[in-house]
Order: sequence, then C-alpha cells, then structure tokens
Amino acid sequence: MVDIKNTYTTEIEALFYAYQAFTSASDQHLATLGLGRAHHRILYFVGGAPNLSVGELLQKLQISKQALSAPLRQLQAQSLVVGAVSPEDRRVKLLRLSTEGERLLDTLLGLQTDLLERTFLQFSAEDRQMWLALTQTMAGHGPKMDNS
Amino acid sequence: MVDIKNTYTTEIEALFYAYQAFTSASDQHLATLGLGRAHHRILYFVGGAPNLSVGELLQKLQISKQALSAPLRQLQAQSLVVGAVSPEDRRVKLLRLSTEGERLLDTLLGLQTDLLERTFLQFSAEDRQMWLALTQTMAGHGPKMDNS
DNA sequence: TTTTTATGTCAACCATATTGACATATTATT
DNA sequence: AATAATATGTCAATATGGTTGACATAAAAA
Repeated sequence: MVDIKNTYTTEIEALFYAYQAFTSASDQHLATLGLGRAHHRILYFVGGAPNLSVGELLQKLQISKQALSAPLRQLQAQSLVVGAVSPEDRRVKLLRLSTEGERLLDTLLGLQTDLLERTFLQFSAEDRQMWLALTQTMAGHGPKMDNS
Repeated sequence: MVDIKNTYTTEIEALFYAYQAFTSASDQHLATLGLGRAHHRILYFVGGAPNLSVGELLQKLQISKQALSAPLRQLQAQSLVVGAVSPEDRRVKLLRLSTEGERLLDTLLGLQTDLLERTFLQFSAEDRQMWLALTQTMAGHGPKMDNS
C-alpha cells in the first residue's frame, strides 16, 4: 500500500508529527487562557514588529479584516495588545504588545524553544545547522508570498 | 524584541513556513475536489491500513465519531472510500479505498513527495538522513499518544 | 468639495471540531 | 430467552476560525 507506492512516507510522517509536537505545548497553554492560534499569530507578528498598523498586520496574517476583528478585539480587551492612533496619519492605528502581552509571547516562544532545545541537545552543532538549512530550503519551495 | 529575547526564532519560523509549504500543494488540490484536510487524513489512514474499522480509524484520527461522520459520508458518496460489513462481526464496518481513492491518495502523497524531493536534491544523502533523524526526534518529544 | 484610504462592524455562510442524547443492529453475558 | 454491552450512526446545539458582501466613519489626498 502506501509504503510500497511512495518513497517518502517516513519523511512525511516525521514532519507531520514533528509539527504536531511543535504546536501542541503552546496550543495547550493558549487554551488555558481562552485563546487560540489566531491570537498566537497576532501576538507573534505584533511582537516582532511593534507599531505595526492594522493593515500591515493583515498583510502578514493573510486573512480578511473580518477574521482579524474578533481575536484582535479580545487581545485588546485583555490588554495584551494596545493600539494607538498614529501621529503621522490619524486614520492609522499602531499596534504593540503590552508588558503582559510580551510576557505571554515570551512564554509561548519558550515552549517552542524548549522542544527545539531538547531535540538539538541530541545532535551536533553541524547537524543543527544542516537541519535549519534544509528546513529553510523547504520553506522556500512554498506558496509564493506577496511581500510587495 | 522577539529576536533579542529568543535564540530559536529562525528555527521556529523555518519550521512554520516549511510546514506551510508542505501542506499547501495538497490543500490546493483537495480544494478543487471540494475536499479538505479532514478527508486527506481519512484517505491517508484508510490507505495505510485497509480493512480498518470505523472505531480503529477514530482512534487514529483522535476525533469524535460525529466529526468523522460528515467527511467519511462524503468520501463514501464519492466512492473514494468503500465500507463492507465485517464477516467476523456484523456490527463492524471495514473501510478501504476504492481504486479511485487510491489514485487520489497517490496524487496527494506525490505532491508532498515533490516538495521533499526538490528540497533533498540540494543536499547530500547524509544531510537527508540527519534531517529525518532530527525531525523524528522532535516528533518523539510530542504529546503522548494513546497507542494502546 | 469630492474621493480615496484605513479601520471597523453587521450579516450570512462554510469547514471542522466539540458534547450530549438517542436509535439500531449485533454480539456477549447472565 | 432476556439483558447488557458494543459498534455504528444521526440529530441538535455550540465553538473557532475562516470567507464575502455591504455599509459606516474619520481622516487624508485630490
């Protein structure tokens, strides 16, 4: 069956379960706060580029503004994300993380980091570099993104 | 910001975008058939273990029978999956792929294989082995599964 | 003054999941 | 033979995370 017809079944399964491992810890932690992956992605992009406008965030997330609305409103209601009117253009709202929001993002990144660290511990620095290079190459073969 | 506080941002991003690349081609192909990832996982598990019972499939998928119901019914309606009463226990329904279902699964696996092949082409056989070993180790650090 | 832009909200819809309740057929137990 | 347990299936209500379309408002640009 599958194993006979396809040479890469092992790699496909490894990647599937590795990604599950990669997301499960943060997913669980988010769930205890009543948050999901949508909130995680917002925290990630806003944390990585403070004073991001709503429009810029939408471009990064590649979702509709209606889809962003609910989770962003929640994050603002919980004071994890704060928005301020841009001094340059009063139509624009600039988003950044509150101290609490940064702390949560750190926790989430820490959970993912823990997995990577535990994994890399069993391999050499060269192996780690190779893994990253190969994974980045794979990412580069992905769907074309509009980073215009 | 994030880059300062966390050493593994590069690896985290690489894995995120690699997984996106990994799933996008098959997701797109499934969409043209009016199917989604739920159907893909059913095809994958039934294809990998023909004459699987509904209960066994549920254990592998780790979802509720209500969540399985709709996509499985669709696959049966499209004659991609066929079910037959077990000769040993007439309560049990054994699932397998039709020829058409196997063809679709092959196509989907082929799309994922293409990405892996294109990626591995740029690396040595040792690098590929390393990547697999590391990715499998990472998968092993995932959430404990009930394979009782 | 008019138009464009940035944001935001309402409504309807879809996909994928959940839990609870219940029905049916079949097998196992008492 | 009657009863209990098992395997499947369905109905309803709910949640999350998306979609499109329509429309409102404030501010900047034409």
